Amino acid sequence: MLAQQRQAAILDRVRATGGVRVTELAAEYGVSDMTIRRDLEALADRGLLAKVHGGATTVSPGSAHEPGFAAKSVRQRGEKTAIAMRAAAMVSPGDAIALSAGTTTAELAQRLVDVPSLTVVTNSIPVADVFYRAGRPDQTVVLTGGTRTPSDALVGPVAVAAIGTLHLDMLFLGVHGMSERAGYTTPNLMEADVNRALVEAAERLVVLADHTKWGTVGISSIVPLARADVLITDDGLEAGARDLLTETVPELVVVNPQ
Amino acid sequence: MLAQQRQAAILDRVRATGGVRVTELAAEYGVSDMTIRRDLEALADRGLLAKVHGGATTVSPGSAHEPGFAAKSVRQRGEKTAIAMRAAAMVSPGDAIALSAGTTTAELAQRLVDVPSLTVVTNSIPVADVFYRAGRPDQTVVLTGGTRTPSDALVGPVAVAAIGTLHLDMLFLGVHGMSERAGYTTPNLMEADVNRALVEAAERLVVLADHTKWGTVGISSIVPLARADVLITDDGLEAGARDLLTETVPELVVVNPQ
DNA sequence: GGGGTACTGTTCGAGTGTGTTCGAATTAGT
DNA sequence: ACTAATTCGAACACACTCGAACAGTACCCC
Repeated sequence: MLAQQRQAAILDRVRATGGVRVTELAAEYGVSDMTIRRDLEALADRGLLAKVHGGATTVSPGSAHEPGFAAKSVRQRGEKTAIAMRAAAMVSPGDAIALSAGTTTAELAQRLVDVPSLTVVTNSIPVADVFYRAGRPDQTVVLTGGTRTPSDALVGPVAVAAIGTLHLDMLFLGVHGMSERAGYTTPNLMEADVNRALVEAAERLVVLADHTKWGTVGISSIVPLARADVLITDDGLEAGARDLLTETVPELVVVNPQ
Repeated sequence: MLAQQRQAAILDRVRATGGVRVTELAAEYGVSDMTIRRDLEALADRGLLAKVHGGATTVSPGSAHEPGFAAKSVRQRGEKTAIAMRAAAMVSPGDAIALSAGTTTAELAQRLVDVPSLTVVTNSIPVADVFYRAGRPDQTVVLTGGTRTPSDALVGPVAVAAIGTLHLDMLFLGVHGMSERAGYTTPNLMEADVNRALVEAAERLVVLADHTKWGTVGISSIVPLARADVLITDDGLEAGARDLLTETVPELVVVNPQ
């Protein structure tokens, strides 16, 4: 068995069961403890799991599918931050806005906790947490209901129905992929439903997507590219894509992560 | 089980139910009392919980500075646990139930994670967390939406509307007070609204209230005493109150925390 | 063949987690 | 208010776990 395969198997196991022991794995794969420790170290270096005495656990307790929240937020920090800061500049005190689930919107939330009298609607528990921890009495945070996905988003008919009763000034939508043909996409069918409901409830749609999202196509389309009022991305975008987006999207904002 | 996992589990439990007992945890995880104490000490050092005589509680929101208060809340655990266990016995596989917010219902949630094919509706983030952490794919957990109260309950029109579309077999309602005149009460007006919506959505109403709740009157009434189909309490109730409840409530269940 | 790289196993001293014992401190009962 | 029952934490012993260092094996490229 290749080291690579073994490490992948270990990672699966950690994600499935929440934790593994070194001695257990060593016996199972017929290798020494030291080898398993080195595997765990390699995986921990990439932020995929957390080493602890005796074995390893998931990096943030409770992430079973698609790259976990904590792990993913390590990547492309610069781009995400720059995009979030630009988006935050579009929000004024007293606005009623919606934030979809995702790492970029969570980053944006961090930058919005100081905006007075904000009303925020979100289907993301981590995003709601950001505001809640800030504890500002003048801000209102509304969680949509629903069932919870592995990435801590709330989805399903309850969420869609809750959103249907609300009307927002602006929606900040974080997406997993965008392409000419499929538009903005996400890997989770239920999440696409909720996002579509958010789009309907909002006056203006602001999409947040760093350049790595271009060409990625999730299983489920949310809305076509042109539906966005504003698209905020970074300057890593190839020239062809940038030209196409300039023509398609009413307002294309390209930030520079410096 | 890894030490790290055990500590994470303990922390979850403290956050969900408000308190834990050393002996309880030792029996549950099959380790010695000393080990649990060391776990609690490690968590307390990181400021994640507060150690008290007999166990630990959440790191106090404000009011718990008087000596004895925190310790008492840990000791009353016996009643809560006994009530929760009795309530858990009323649930069958495949049921669709609702749990209100509160420490007693969080305790009940701990005892329901092993029930197959359960559907649970709740407006409490900690309660939802308990099921989510268990990660059973056959169970469905629906969070109602809404704004968050300091006690991590979701309230407001969004929550009420979400509940209005659902129909449950049974509601387990934790209350803050009960009295002959005011019925079951809670100190939070918005929470009373949500609880009333839950009562409407459920076929049967099961109220959970330890004996210390008798005579306490929160600012807002939920429903009159007689509206409950079952009331589960403990044997600390004074004779007069017990007689009155026996006559008023269709089914009064008195458990013995031994 | 020589040299490099990646992976693995072994050894060993240091570190960590756990159970037990026991005297002190806290709490409960009457 | 006094006594009995819990609970606490310090100290010790033991087993397990860790990581550094060194050495061996396999494979690839030149």
